Amino acid sequence: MEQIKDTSTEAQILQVAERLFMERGYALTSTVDIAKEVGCNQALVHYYYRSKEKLFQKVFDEKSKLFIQALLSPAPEGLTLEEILRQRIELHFNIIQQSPNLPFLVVNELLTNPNRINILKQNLYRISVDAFGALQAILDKEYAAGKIRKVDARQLIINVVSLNVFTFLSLPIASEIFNLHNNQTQQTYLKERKEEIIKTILNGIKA
Amino acid sequence: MEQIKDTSTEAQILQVAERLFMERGYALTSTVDIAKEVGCNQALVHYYYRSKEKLFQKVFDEKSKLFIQALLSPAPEGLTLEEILRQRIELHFNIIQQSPNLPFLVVNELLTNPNRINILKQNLYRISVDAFGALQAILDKEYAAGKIRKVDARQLIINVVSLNVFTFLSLPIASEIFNLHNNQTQQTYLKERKEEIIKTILNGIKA
DNA sequence: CACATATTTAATAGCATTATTAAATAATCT
DNA sequence: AGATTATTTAATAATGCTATTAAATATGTG
Repeated sequence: MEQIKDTSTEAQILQVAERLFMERGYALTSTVDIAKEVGCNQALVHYYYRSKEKLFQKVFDEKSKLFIQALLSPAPEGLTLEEILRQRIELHFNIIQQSPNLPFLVVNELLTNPNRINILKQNLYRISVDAFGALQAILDKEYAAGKIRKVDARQLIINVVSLNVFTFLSLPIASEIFNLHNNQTQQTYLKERKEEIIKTILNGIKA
Repeated sequence: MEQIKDTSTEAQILQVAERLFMERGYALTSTVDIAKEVGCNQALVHYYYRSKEKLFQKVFDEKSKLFIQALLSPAPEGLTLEEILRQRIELHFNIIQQSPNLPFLVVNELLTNPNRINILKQNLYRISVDAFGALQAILDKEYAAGKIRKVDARQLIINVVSLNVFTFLSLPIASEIFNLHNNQTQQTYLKERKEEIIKTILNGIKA
């Protein structure tokens, strides 16, 4: 169980691979490209990770875990539904913002290689059952108290993911249409978008 | 200006290319694959469409027009805001349902080749200005009448597109998690989803 | 140091892909 | 039919990719 330094070639390959896979997807990233950016021989990529496919799966697995945890990690106690949702939406939004290409990658790879679903499925399944159940209990209680309409936890979560993810999927297009070419205007846009998503979700479940 | 028959090799190539590009994206579709499915020589693909890139652009241009029109075609007169939205959401949802891989294609190609944005941009820009303006006018009037909260037309449209598109982007995953393996359960899921989206959007803009 | 192990490189096999060319065949027209 | 144009094919050049191998270099260990 050695501590692998960030500067080791092995780690560098993984880092570069991560970045390139995220930027261009699987098919358009070659092991030659990866080696070139790392500054090592192309055979090294295979020496450490055996095949391009295995290397990709490692990246994809880690990234999809991150993505899912952001969404379904256990909710903190003692908060109102509104507080929970507001906090959860914001957290999820922010984590996607830190890896804005991740939704592209997931979508891209689900298209080109449907087998990748299995990785996602495994990572998702463990967490999802509990998470859905916990949220549904809260929603049912609020509904019984007449505070919200009848809401299915699964639908609600899909709504949140939809709105958050699509913000970044559509960002390149939005940048063109709404002229978000400098960093400042783009940040403003994202902040507005986040607020709008929270409003829409919270309002959307009202009685 | 000849009428090209559907059965001509030229048209067949385009049709097969359309399907394969939609299913697998640009990188994973080869001109050899296309020719093989059509049942012709691979050189013919180039004879008619010069290069794989030109062929793809033709497909992408047509498809993205379809996608945008579904969303921003002129709104019918004499309806309440709620009726307009309900109708528009449903139309958009249904059109995506008819080409469920289209969102994949768009997202996929935006990732792997950012230049493709230019095609989208051109097709989008013409329609979008008018469409946003018209919707915003209606929203402002309803807000003035105290019927809804202050709503930005652009944000509202993005919300609709997000929820609709993501339903199909996430369908492969949803199928796994929610066990939608036969056609019947999947149809039911999509119908529920559509209703949920309408509820969320309509509720989401309430005062 | 001497030996073993880990890392790295150069070379290359094997395959798939895009695109071009020249030649063959089919269709059209006078 | 004979000439002209359109369609189609086979062959292949040029390129790039993954993966493997054997050899070279570096690193660690007794």
